[in-house]
Amino acid sequence: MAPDSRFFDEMEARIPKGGVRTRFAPSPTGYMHVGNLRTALYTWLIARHAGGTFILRIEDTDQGRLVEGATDVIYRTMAECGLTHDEGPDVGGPVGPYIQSERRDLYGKYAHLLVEKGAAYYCFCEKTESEEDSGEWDRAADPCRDLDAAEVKKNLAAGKPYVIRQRIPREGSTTFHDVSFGDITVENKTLDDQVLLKRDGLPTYNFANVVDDHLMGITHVVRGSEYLSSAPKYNLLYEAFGWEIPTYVHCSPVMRDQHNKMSKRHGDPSYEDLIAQGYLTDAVLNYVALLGWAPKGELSEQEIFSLQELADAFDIAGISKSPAIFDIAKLDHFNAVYLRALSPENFAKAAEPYIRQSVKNPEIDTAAVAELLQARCERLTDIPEKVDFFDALPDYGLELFTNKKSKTNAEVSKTMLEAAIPALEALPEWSQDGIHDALIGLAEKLGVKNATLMWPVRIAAAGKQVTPGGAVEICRILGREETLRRLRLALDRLSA
RNA sequence: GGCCCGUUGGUCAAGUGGUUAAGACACGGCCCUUUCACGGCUGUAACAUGGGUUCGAAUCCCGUACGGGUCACCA
Repeated sequence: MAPDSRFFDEMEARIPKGGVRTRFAPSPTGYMHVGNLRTALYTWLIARHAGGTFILRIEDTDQGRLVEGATDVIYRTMAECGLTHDEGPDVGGPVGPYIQSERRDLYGKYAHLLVEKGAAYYCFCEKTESEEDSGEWDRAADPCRDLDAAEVKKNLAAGKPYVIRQRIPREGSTTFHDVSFGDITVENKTLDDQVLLKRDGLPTYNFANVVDDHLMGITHVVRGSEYLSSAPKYNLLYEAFGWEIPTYVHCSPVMRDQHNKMSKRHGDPSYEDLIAQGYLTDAVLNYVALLGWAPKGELSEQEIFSLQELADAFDIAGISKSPAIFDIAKLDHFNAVYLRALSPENFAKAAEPYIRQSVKNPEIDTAAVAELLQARCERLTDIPEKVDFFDALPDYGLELFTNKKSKTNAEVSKTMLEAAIPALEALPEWSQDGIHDALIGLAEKLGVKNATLMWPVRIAAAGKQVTPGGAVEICRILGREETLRRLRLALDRLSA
């Protein structure tokens, strides 16, 4: 039962030396929420910025919380976002396995090593749930902490179940350093003898992450600020093993409001939800990157960053200490910027399914509709509602014909349509320029401002006050027959 | 409650002892215009609070308030 020192030496020998190595280590308990995504992004950026190595590790030591398919969500999201990993369960690497449940034996060995070193001890206590809940359990007074060797041996021989706890010094204080929070010192007496190895033989997160981060050669440990208060205990562990302490980068949470983190429970969107809601991956990444991080110096006014630009610009010093509230309105803005930056072809491709949701008529040219839409939508899911009138003329009220700025009302509109219909009928060719020139020419002939003629034509053609594109574009896309049918219909109604 | 951390406009934020305290989103106005958008211009709006230190403090120190985290055989 004496740990084999050769084993430990071999493990040490595998650790890559030199260069930045970071890891994203999610537990497969569900979906990828925004805070997770941001942590993954920052972790990736730190590695890429330094030309280092990015590792994916799956932390599945809590057998009770595993969720079917959750790892696939992680792989899929990372791939979709372009957060490629250099080492991981699927691609392998020098310090695998990369799934904690497959490293089970290893944690036991290291836990026992710690017992040998006197930095941990067997605890045979049976703790009941009521004791736990009532807070009656006095960890500082755990009798097992001072059990003598013979007693321990006896219990072990008797097959008594046990956990291994960390032996925290009762005196003194521990200081650790975080890149954004600086030096933090706590009194050791405020730290509890946390469980390292559970009754089921699997490690707790608190132990596994220290062992794995070391054995995988992680140089920068990036994680949520909820681990800030455990960090002193991790330092004590590193010190007990004689291992080098990594650089800590703790990130404050992404909040839904002043008081709550983003959470599925509150109905906050996960990455997948956002995509389903019509947001572009690049826009989400760009926005999320800036939620809690800002570029320094001359770049401090730049907001639009590609993933590569982020990697170039990313600087740990720019990570904010305070929590940031997720503002969907600002994401809308980023998404609109990315939508507009798309080539017309790519936008049309992305928009097509949304256009077809409400426009079934095959005669309608979706590419032409997309062209009108590109500067006018913030989310792809806004599209169906904007273009539904191409398919079916809405049931609209005649008051739409009244518009002060265009100097139109029902009566004026009637006159305009009476003139516009024959002008359009006479058109030899149904084209953008043809329709445009005919209507502009007609307005001039009638001695009215363009808007006075265009307004009623647009309303009659669309049956809607707000439309993507103006009268000319709408008529063109609608086609001669349908346009004239709608204009005549409007004229009839205005004449009644 | 103990311990730890945080606090610049409604939101994201720049700022590291001397600035008219950036910029972006949102909001208002104006211009452009064939509606709405886009684009351009412009406006409202902030250093939580009280004490220090200093010639000078958003920046340094202490207290207070408020907020967050943590105190699991969860991560």
